[in-house]
Formats: sequence, C-alpha cells, structure tokens
Amino acid sequence: MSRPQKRHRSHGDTLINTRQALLEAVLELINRDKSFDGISLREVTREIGITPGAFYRHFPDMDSLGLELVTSSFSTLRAMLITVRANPIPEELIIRRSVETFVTYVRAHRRQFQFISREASGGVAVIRNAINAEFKQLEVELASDLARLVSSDNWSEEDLQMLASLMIGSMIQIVTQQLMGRPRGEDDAELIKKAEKQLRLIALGANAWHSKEMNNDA
Amino acid sequence: MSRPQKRHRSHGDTLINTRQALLEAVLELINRDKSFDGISLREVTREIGITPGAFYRHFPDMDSLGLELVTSSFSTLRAMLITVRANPIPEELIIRRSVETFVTYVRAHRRQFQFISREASGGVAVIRNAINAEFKQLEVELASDLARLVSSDNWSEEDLQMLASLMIGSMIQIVTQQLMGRPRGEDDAELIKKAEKQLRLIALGANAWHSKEMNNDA
DNA sequence: TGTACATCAGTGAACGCGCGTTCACTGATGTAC
DNA sequence: TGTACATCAGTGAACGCGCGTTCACTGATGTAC
Repeated sequence: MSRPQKRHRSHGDTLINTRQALLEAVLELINRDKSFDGISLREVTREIGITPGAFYRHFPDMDSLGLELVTSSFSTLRAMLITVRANPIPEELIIRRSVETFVTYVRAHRRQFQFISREASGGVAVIRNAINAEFKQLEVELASDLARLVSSDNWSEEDLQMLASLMIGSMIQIVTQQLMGRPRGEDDAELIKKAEKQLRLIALGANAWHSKEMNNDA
Repeated sequence: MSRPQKRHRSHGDTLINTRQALLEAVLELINRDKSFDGISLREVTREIGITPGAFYRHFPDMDSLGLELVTSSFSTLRAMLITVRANPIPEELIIRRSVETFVTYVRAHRRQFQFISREASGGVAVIRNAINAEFKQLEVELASDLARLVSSDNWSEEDLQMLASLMIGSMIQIVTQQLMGRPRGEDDAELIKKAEKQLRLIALGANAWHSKEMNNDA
C-alpha cells in the first residue's frame, strides 16, 4: 500500500493541462447522456481526479467553461470550412465533397459536435444563445459563398440567407440524428447518402428558383 | 391569520386535477429555461404546492412524467395534421395553408413544443428516443401523403422518405428557432415567410428531381 | 552551484442547502346498509 | 335519512447524500542573487 500520491503541480507544468482536461471531462459527460444543465461541478472535477475547489483555479463557474467549449468547437469547424473553400472543386462534385468532408469532421470531433447539437436548444440560455449566434454567422458566410455560385442578380440577399439557412439546417438535422438517437437500422453510410440527396434536391430547387421570380411575391 | 389550509383531497375530485397540474408544472419550468434533466422532483411539487411525497401518488418517477408529456404533445400535433388533411386544398395553396396552420398550432401549444424541441436532443435518453420515434412516424405518414401528390412512379420509397424528412426537418428547425433563441430583430412574420420560401424551394427541387433520374446514381 | 523567496495549482475540511425516497398519519369523500 | 367503513390524495418529518463555495494550508517549481 503506497501512500496516496499528492497531485500538487506548479505553474509552467504543461505535460498535463488541467484546464484542457476539465473541458474534455465535460464533453465526456455529455457523451454519457447528460445535458450540460445536469452536470455538476463536482462531477467534472471527480472525472479528472482533482478536488472540487481546484476547479476555481481555471474557471469562475461552469457557464464560463461551457462558453469556452462553444468557442473552441466552432473554431475547429471553421478551420474545416476554410479548408473546403481553399481548394476549388469542379462544380459537379461540390456537394459530394462537402458532405464527405463534413462527415469526416463530425466523426473526428464527435463529442464536440454532440455538445453543440445538444446545447443548441438546451436549458442554459447563455450557451444556447452563443451557439445560435455561431450558426447564424456560418449562414452569413455560406450565403456570401453562394452568391458567387448562383446567377446572382436573380437572388435577393434575403433569399440567399434563406437558402443558406436551409442547407445548414438540413445538415445539422442529419448530424444530430447521427449523434443522438441512432435510429434502428440506419447507419452512417445511409445518412451520408441521405444528406447528399437532400442537398442535391435543394440545389435543384435553387436552380428553378430564380427563373420563376418568386422572390417578392409573398 | 387563518390556519394554513390543509389540501387533503379524495378520489373522485376532478375540480383540480393534480396529475395534470404536475405535467403542466414541468412545461412551465422548461419555459423558464431549464432542461428536463435539470428539473428536480421537489421543484415540480413546489410549483403546484404539494409535498414532495405526494408526487408518487401520480407517477413512479420523473421519467414517466416526461414520457407522458411526449405522448400528449404529439397527440395534439397529430390531431392538427388530421385536420389539415381532412379538408382538401387547391394545390397552389397547400404550402401557405400548411405553414399557417402549423404556426398557429405552435403558438397555441407553445410550451409543449418547447419541451419537444429541447428534449429531442436532450440528455435523457429514454425521452429523446421517444421523441425521435414520433418524428420518424410523422415522416412516414407525410411520405405516404406525398406519394399521392408527386408523379409517384418516378419516386422510390426511399426518396419519398428523404423528401418528407427534409420538409419536416426544415420546419422543426424553424420552429425551434422561433421558440428558443429569438435572434435579434427576427419576428414571427419573418419566420413564417422564411418557412414558406424554404418549402416552396424544396417543392421546386422535388419537381425537378424525378425528371433527372437521380434516384439511383449515388 | 547553492540558497532564499515568490508563485500558484491542488488539498482537505467545513458550511449550509436542496435533493429523492420512505413512512405512519390524516381527513375528505364515496359506498353499503 | 343516518351510520360505519373503505378509499386514497396529500401531509410532514425524517434519512442519508451530493451539491457549490470558502479558506487556510502545502509543496513543487521557477527566479534572483
């Protein structure tokens, strides 16, 4: 029986980063079917083996930790989108390549995306709002990308936003489905196929849209 | 100072239905920015002024109460959809009428829908799964409705499901946005317009779909 | 190279509080006669 | 109409437990000389 090892560490210790461990502990607990609202500070510290009080050396409260998770999750996602936009793709393959990249990203950052999906409509207002602001921003960026792809003089700013919102919304929906319920008998490959089909159908709709001058008849 | 009134009530008392009050108390707490996961049994009983122990006269635990909320919320929604289908509408107005009915329903049952939106990806697996099974069922029903509207020999079963899923998914997305974040400067009227536009764009896409024989090339 | 000191992440004990669950009880109402 | 009894929703006290937060402390590391 060895004496229980004291874990005192000093500033400058980078081998084990407690702050990072706290963030990841929350993702782990989310992954084990908790909502952020239902995770206690003590659970988080227990998860990484420090005393509850030590939490306050890193964050003033749980909400701050949550907000940092939002920021870091979206910055990873943004990094991916920049990569996608960087190397131009033949038009025909845009949808397929985008969906593939997206799915690959989600797989690699599964727990971050689980957090985002769950808390986008979760019970903690400050986090929910932060997530939705990030999504809104993604839509704005996609809309300006789309302006270059469609015959843009037929599209109003508003309609481009609507289109971007529809595209991103559909993808969120599918990813959420992939991460959460895991409906019987529906595996990843089927979801990818479904995502591609939905985007292709939307693209067809977008092609027909401008020619009908439907922008202002509502 | 009157003596605090005892609240003992007997069987057969229907003037105040405690069971119903418990269900509504949870919706009220959800409306006040809690997730189901973060609502305590004591909070619920406190909300309607009974002692904690009395809860067990009505439900064995919180999860059972939650599952009943899922069932009752969706049965209200189903009732609405049956009404929509009952009186046939000129094809041109299908989308507008449907969106209007939908929005009216959501306004009238705001808190039920808030519960569904939040817990569809929430932290309580048994409730999350129940909700997603209900959504899946709605998609199946819509798909069979759509089969009658589209030139159906060009549509595979799978693609009809995909289309139904896209339509319902978009509407969920928009309603969730309406109920949750309430993004700056975006009011109900704008969301209705957006919902209509998205459905019309999807309808345009659906029209173009069959003619391109895209069903099986993925 | 050695020593004195500053820094600060983590400890461990303590606090008051709200939690879920149990249980013997009360008392209003419904029912049988 | 009156009485005895059954039913059962709600009471209130109790239990052990995990919670968030505080605080004086420890001890490993970094820095100045």
